[in-house]
Amino acid sequence: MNPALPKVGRGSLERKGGVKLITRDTDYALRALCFMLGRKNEIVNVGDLVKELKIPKPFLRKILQILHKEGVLVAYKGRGGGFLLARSAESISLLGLMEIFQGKFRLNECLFKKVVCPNIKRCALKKKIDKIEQYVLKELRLVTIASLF
Amino acid sequence: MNPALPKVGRGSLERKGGVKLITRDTDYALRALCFMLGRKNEIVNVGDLVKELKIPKPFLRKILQILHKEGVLVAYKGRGGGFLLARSAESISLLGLMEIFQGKFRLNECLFKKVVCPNIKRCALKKKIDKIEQYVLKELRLVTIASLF
DNA sequence: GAGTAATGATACCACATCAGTATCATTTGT
DNA sequence: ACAAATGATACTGATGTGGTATCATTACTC
Repeated sequence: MNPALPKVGRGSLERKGGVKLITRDTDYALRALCFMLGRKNEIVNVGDLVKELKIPKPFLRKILQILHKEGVLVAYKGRGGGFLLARSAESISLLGLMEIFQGKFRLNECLFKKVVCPNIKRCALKKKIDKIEQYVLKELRLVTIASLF
Repeated sequence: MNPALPKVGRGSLERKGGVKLITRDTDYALRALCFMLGRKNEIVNVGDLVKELKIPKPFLRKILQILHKEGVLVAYKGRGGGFLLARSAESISLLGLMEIFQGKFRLNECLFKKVVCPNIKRCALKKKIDKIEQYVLKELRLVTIASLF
């Protein structure tokens, strides 16, 4: 019954990507929108944005199309077309973009959905996580493209 | 040049998983460790934990092996063997577990690594995100298995 | 009306992560 | 010798990430 002691030299060579909150499409969207805010009331097309932001063109196109479908941008087709902000700069937040590109926020969805959480301690945990979540949501809502301009 | 207005009925049917912070292995690890804390100084084996926590046995086994390699648990092989906490309950935090199972924390790694971030506004963004990150890190470090017991 | 320059709509792809499963090897108490 | 535990490793299916590639449609210009 001698304990098998943990190896001391455990370099933790983990090749994980790491915990991240913001994906590239959200990030690109935020930057594109900030740029468009700078060109207020001027139609901007994908080519302009690509020159400025150095984002792969087809990817950025897809992102802008989604922003259009979600009502963040107005789109003009045809020659001389492009995009315009559809809403006020104050109403476009990082949180909103994350919800569009990454889905709803649920930092700690309780893993016992139906089984009824059997562990009292876990609910203490849930309260702590919920508190963190509330803070993060509040702060991310405050990061609007207006606040970054 | 008539604007192609965004469709009004955009139900946003997104089938994304959503933004989450804690993966299952981290969560399972936390629960297993809390349970073992309750059985202080008593060797606990995977079978016991599975009965109590209803986690798939091979998966839980893998998780405990990792916790052992990372120095969180001491392992006893052979008949009557099992695991014991290797460190104080105060030193085992949710943040530590997340780093083991999910990798390092970097909520907003600047996406312009080498290109030199061309956008002043983005750095304003980075400051805001960093502030959030600091708060989250602090809170997650405070969630120890001792604090949940 | 033809050409062209823009977006709209889809489909596809390589790769990584997530959530496990499956096997075989090793150790140890009886 | 046997049984009961962990150790090590490899594999799998589903999903998400970060794009690329095509074809269709619209609209300005000549």
